[in-house]
Order: sequence, then structure tokens, then C-alpha cells
Amino acid sequence: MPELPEVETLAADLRPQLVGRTVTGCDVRFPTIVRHPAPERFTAELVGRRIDAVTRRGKYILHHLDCGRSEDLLLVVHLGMTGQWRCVKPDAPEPDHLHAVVVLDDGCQLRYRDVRRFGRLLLGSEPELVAARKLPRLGPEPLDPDFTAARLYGRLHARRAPLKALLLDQMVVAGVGNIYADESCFRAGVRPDRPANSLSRRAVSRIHSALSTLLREAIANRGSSVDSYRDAWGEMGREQELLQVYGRGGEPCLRCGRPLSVVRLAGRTTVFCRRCQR
DNA sequence: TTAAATTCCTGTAAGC
DNA sequence: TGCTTACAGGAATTTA
Repeated sequence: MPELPEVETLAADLRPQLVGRTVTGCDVRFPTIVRHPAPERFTAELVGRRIDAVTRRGKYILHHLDCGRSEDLLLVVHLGMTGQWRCVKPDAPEPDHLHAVVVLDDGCQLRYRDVRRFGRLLLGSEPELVAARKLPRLGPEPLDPDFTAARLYGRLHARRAPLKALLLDQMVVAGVGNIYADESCFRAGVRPDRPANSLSRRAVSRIHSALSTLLREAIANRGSSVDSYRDAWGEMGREQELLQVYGRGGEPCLRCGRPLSVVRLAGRTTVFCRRCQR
């Protein structure tokens, strides 16, 4: 599943391929993938634009487009669970589940492929997309220097929901999904089912530290390929080899040897160690 | 306002 | 072998 490190890797790989290119065509084959505006307008507004920058916000890839306005016009891509966003030569064989093709002025094609179709494409300025409720009001970036342990504590201490539910909440902190939520709780030694308002400043500080270290490590390893995630070149990341709890329910804890517990939290499978996490 | 439940979607794997 | 069923999960939406 693409979370912050996977999306960061993809955006960094696509950047040199896309910046400076102009969109010359767009073919939306599965219209419900385009959530804003209507697919015909999406195509009409996109064609002719130059891509000035490619950035990431949370789990979203942002393509900043040339337009005569003060605020950026953005092509926004969210990969959902199985989305793939690649730039390929036009003669590359077409895969199954190809839902949209954006043609560039060098002939290359940006292809959106998504087996489960949980992903989405959006076009608009950030304020426009937020106002239209197509983009959530995302919380802080966990790797931003301004995102301190104190700031995380401020976002958690008045909430009764389980810690993990809040780590997954994109309005609390942007970019964390099921893999990195479970892994950061394990590394911090904190049970994911603890009500957030029961956590001490010290515990929140450990979570903050574990999360930032883990995300940096995962970016350095080009993300986790646990399902269908592949980078811009179709290659797997390496971080999945370093995961300590995700996907290991029932197997021995790598720290103490006791079988790892599996519960459901915030609708997600959650794995943790009852001895190492308190 | 917050929290929990439901929905979308299809490939994969388990069970019979 | 072939069928049915459960499961995986991000986030929008609905319900409490």
C-alpha cells in the first residue's frame, strides 16, 4: 500500500521525467477515477498545461501546472491501495486495469493503473479542492521540522480514540497508513489500542521519534512493497524486509519471542506485542 | 465534535 | 478441480 515513503519515492522518480513537459492529450477510460471536475472538463483543462513541479503532500502526488493564476493549478493523484502512476514510452504494452492515460509533448505516456480502483485523480487549486470536499484538510507533514513531539502531543491529548486510529487520521498527521502506524507503535513500545488521552508526553515523544526515524529509513529504502506497490520503474522497494510487526500476526516477536497479537482497530488489522508494547 | 460503522472494489487464498 | 467465502485496506460517507 502506498503510504508516505512510497509516494515520496514515486514523486522523486517522476520529477525529472515530468518537469517542463506539456500535456498534449488525455484519455480517461474509467470516468469514476476522476473525482473532480467532470471528466470532460478534467481533460479540457489539463491539455495544454505545462508541468512546473512535482511534489508530495501526505499520500497525494501533486503536479503543479502552469496557469495564469496566483494559486497553483494542481493535477492530484491518490493511489488508494493498488494504484500505479508511471511514465512510459508510447509503445510500452498496455497493462490490465488501465484507467487513464495522459500524453506528454515528448510522446511519453503517464498511465494510471489501479486494480481495486480505490485511487483517484483530481484537477484544481488546493483551496478549490478542499472547498469541494475532494481533498481533506490534511494535518502536518510528519517529517516537517515544525512537526515536533509537543505538536503531536497537542493533537492527541484531548482525544479518546485509540492511538492507532489517530495516527491513521490524515487530519491529525498526513501520510501514515496501516504499515507505518503499526511499525511506529512497536518501535515506540506503545500499545496501538491505548486511548490517546492516556499517553504521557514521554510516550508521545517516543512515538514521534519512532515515526520520523521509520519514515526516513523507509524513504531511504524506496518504500515497502507488501502488495502491488512498485516504483516509477516497476521495481520493488526494500523496506518490507525490515518490517517487524506488520503482516506478522501470530509469529514470534523479534524482540521477546512471544507470539504477536492481532486485533482490529479503526477497521484495520493491527499487529502488536503484548509484552513489548505497554 | 467525535468516534465507530459502512461502503467501494477485485485478486488471492482458504475451506469444502 | 471447482466453487464459495472471507479478507486485504484509504478515505468518503453515514450513523450514533
